Amino acid sequence: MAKEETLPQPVSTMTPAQLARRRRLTDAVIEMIDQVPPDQLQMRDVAERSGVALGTAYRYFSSKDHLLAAAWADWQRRLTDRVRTEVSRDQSRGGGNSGIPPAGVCTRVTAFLHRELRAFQRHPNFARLVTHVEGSSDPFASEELAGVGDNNRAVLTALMEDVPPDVARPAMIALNATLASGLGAWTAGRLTFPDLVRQLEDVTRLVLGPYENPRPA
Amino acid sequence: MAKEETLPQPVSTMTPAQLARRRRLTDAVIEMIDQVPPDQLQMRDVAERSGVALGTAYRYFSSKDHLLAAAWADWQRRLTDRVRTEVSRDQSRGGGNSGIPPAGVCTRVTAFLHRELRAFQRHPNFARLVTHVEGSSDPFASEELAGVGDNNRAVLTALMEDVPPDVARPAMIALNATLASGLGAWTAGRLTFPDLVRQLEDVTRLVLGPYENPRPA
DNA sequence: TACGAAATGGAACCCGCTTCCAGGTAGCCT
DNA sequence: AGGCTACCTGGAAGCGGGTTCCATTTCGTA
Repeated sequence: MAKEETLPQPVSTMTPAQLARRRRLTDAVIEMIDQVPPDQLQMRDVAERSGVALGTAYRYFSSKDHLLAAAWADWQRRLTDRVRTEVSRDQSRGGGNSGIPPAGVCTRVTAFLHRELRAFQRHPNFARLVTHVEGSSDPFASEELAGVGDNNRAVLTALMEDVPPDVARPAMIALNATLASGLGAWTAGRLTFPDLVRQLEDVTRLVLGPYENPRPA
Repeated sequence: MAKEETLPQPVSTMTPAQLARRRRLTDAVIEMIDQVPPDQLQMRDVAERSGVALGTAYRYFSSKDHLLAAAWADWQRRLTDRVRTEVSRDQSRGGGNSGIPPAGVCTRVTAFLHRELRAFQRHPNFARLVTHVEGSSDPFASEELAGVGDNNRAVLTALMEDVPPDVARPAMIALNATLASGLGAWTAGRLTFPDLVRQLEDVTRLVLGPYENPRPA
């Protein structure tokens, strides 16, 4: 009798089959977005591709933006995790007793950003997706944004272990903002990719340069 | 006979009456946007309010986004210019021989940003307009963006006269990005206004702190 | 097996940007 | 002045795509 159909079912109360359906939707977006920019991606096509009925899609996501945001969050998390492990592997490779001193914060962060940038270069539509989602006013999309933000912050904080929090926090903010805004400018053609890379390097050096030497005794 | 109606007439080739019409359109947007967020603003209403026929509007602007971008650029320029003069007035007030030393770069820039932020706080829909325009893919909108970017850069460069360009340039980039991204987060409800202010202060101090003392001999 | 909830396929709704058209109007050249 | 041309107006479609609805089928469970 009660039909609180207002908001999408919370993820936690979903049956496995439903979670699978939900995931098929986000996966379809991730697959398709490489070919088609977010604003040209149509709900009809996503539904068809994922094998989920269009009407059903709207039981899982409040709007197209919500779906896009969820897909993006998923992709972004995977990317960040992958890059994080790569960077920390590179870290430990030279860190043992090989004589090579462990890289400084600045180098480490730059390496991290470079890898993320490479991913975006290979998949420009994901960069477009970032700006699209950030511009969305759907509250559910905002939630996803917040979640990814937390994740990113955690990763960067880990990379900046040697840096005092008073510096690390604003540094993170500045870097995230520069990245987001740079991706937007790049995809819109207001910035070349090399310039984007350079900007991030410069900003990184500016905010983290003084801490490059690990643990200055 | 020839009907190259593809792009809007360039501003430079317009008669005064046409420039007036064009301005009436952007002015109408500026007046209305305070009440209605950009995505709810309708071309029909803008046309009606400005007294320009809808079809004619499209002879001046390639799309809604283009019109929004132009209006935004106009507002932003006015704001920046106003704030710039205010700040430089405050500068000279204490700079003559009043015994008060001229404020350092960091303080100056912070003052500038505070004033801009205040304007956005009073007119949240203009903040939304910023993110909307930045997310637009209309190339004409991008042009406007680039123009405003140049303007902003010029103003900030002037404020940072004491800072070596190697620092000033990335500092500017970081600040602009932090501002843009912060405005987006604020209007989306992911950030409170005080937090937004704080973030900008922190980043400013981080990137310009070392240069706070004017001309360290 | 029977029942209710959820999914399906597809059509239909809706709304706002954009375009098109049939008159007017204003400048401009001769 | 007369007329030509380019531009403007008001309004009516065109159109695309997100969103919603519904009759029917499927699925999970008691």
